[in-house]
Amino acid sequence: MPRETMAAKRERALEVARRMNEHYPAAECALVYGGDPFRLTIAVLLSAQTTDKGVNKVTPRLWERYPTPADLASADVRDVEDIIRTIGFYHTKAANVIKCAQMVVADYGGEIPRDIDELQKLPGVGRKTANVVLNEAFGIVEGIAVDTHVFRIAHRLKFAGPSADTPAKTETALLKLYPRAWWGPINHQWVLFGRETCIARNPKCGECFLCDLCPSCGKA
DNA sequence: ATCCCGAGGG
DNA sequence: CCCTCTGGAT
Repeated sequence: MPRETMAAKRERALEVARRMNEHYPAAECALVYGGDPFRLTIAVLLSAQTTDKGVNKVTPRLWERYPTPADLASADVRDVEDIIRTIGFYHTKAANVIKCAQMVVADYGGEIPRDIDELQKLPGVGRKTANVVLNEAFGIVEGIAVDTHVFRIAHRLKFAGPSADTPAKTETALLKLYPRAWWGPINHQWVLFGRETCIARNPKCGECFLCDLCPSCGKA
């Protein structure tokens, strides 16, 4: 196979993006947070390593029992643990959720900061979670949140080469490949795609809508 | 039974 | 780089 030119790669990348749009039209956040940035932050934090479904099962009771950041800031850890017990990492997350509420109240006047560095000062909020919150709650697109889904997909599509062996290098490759207008949709859609089709092991190439565009397609 | 794979800490 | 925290998916 001849080496793909940059122009050809860019065209392939844009076709990938178009098909993602068709497949995940106007992707809305699956988490239940009532449009409240604080609740969104907590919900995204809780959703790490678990399903949105599992998170949506516990957050309504959390909002009911602790309606405001101030309420959550003074919560008993054991009460919060009881509420979120059915999701992964609940012990760590219960402590983080309360600390987040305390910091939001004490340092940010009860409002989630609209700044990626400030967001990442909240316990349990890393770069990925911060990007999701900025994008979802405020429509701010700082970059592309490279979690393991995006990392895996970028490498399978050969949009990131073997030397792009870190999330940061992979993000750089994607930012160069895609115009800024696509960054937000990528943040949204690739995670869905990575969860249901381009899964880590035994990817479902047989039912994949990108197979003809993918150098790694197994056509299984 | 093993892998998943975000954040934080060593 | 290494490891831990957990329920869920496979």
